[in-house]
Amino acid sequence: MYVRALTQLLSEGISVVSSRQLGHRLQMTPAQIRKDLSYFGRFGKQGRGYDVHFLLEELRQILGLNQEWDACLVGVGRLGRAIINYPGFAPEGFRMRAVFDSDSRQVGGVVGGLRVQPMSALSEAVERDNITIGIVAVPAAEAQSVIDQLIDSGVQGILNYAPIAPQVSMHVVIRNIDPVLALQSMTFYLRELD
Amino acid sequence: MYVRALTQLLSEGISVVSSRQLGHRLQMTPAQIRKDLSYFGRFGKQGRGYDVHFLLEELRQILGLNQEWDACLVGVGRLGRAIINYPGFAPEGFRMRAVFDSDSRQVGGVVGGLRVQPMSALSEAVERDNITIGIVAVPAAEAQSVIDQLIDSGVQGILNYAPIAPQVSMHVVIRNIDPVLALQSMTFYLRELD
DNA sequence: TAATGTGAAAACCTTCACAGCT
DNA sequence: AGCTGTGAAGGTTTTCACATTA
Repeated sequence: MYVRALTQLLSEGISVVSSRQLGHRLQMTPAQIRKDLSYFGRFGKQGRGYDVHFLLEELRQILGLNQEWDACLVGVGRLGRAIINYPGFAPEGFRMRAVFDSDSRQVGGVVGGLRVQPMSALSEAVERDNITIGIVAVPAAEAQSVIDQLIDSGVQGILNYAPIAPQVSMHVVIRNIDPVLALQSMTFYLRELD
Repeated sequence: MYVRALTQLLSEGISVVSSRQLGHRLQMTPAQIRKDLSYFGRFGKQGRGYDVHFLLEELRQILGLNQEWDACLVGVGRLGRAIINYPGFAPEGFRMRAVFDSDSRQVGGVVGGLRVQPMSALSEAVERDNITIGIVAVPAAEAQSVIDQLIDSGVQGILNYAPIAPQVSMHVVIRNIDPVLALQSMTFYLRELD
């Protein structure tokens, strides 16, 4: 979120920002901003604030955003195709290197310039292409099994689009994209506004 | 997440669950489960656990998931069309009642059975169709303005797909769907595994 | 003057541990 | 015997407030 906000500030031509201003953008208190940043270093100048360009580069370095990350996708149904064709990943350094599907009718087809491979080719591809991130776009019923296969193949991070609560061991990093859950976690508060 | 897990348990024919078992599914401690649930009531039976069907219905009631929620969508580009055609919302009680676009070339077209309306029709439609939730699928540059218009029109919740850090007043509930942010919040931990 | 960085305080959240119920 | 519900303890996060520096 900091990287987002700082990138936007830079594009607006703002070169110095205080914790107060940055907090306003991110809906956070100035104290929270300063504590967060102080955990990683002393990036600010007293009386002045933070140099936007400098802080942005520091954070990008800390987060590992200055390198390329190789990902693969499992599931080339409607959702999977939308993800493959989404133009937002590449500019941020996330490259789709391979796509897989357990449906043999999909295997061999071409989606977004990549040939769809069978699940049996997963392990080899992960190793060969240095793939660290697996993206899951299969139906809920298959998702846990696919996640297990990805992890067995050596993937270290999972971006899961299936509407389930996946179980993964602690050393695997997982993030869920779940619009229905987002809506369901919202209605409680809407209800109370009646 | 509880609703998800309980629904799955029910479909597996499991009718009673302990905090230990539920915790295992959700990767949480038994104590956490019990504390969470105790905040809303006393749903369990000592020595036995929780009746899955009963607890599920109670939670659905508390969260407001036993009613229909009316939503509208702004932005019928590639992403917007994918959202409209996503079959996961309706079964959970979220109905897409109207769609809008600021591009006059899109207005009048039909997407997913709904006629695309101009932004000028937003306020009236929100009121007429009782729309409480606005879904934002426009480019980043337009997103904050669209969010503001939705809120001005009386929408109480926002599901935002644009890759920005939106600013909304406290009484509006907002959830962001942001796969790039999810990946960027993951790389820090992958980096450390080297 | 204006803002950071940071110990200390306050607030919040999670876990423990056990009385009490089935 | 088995498990809940819950005060109390323990731990973590956020906020305060101020010495310090540009």
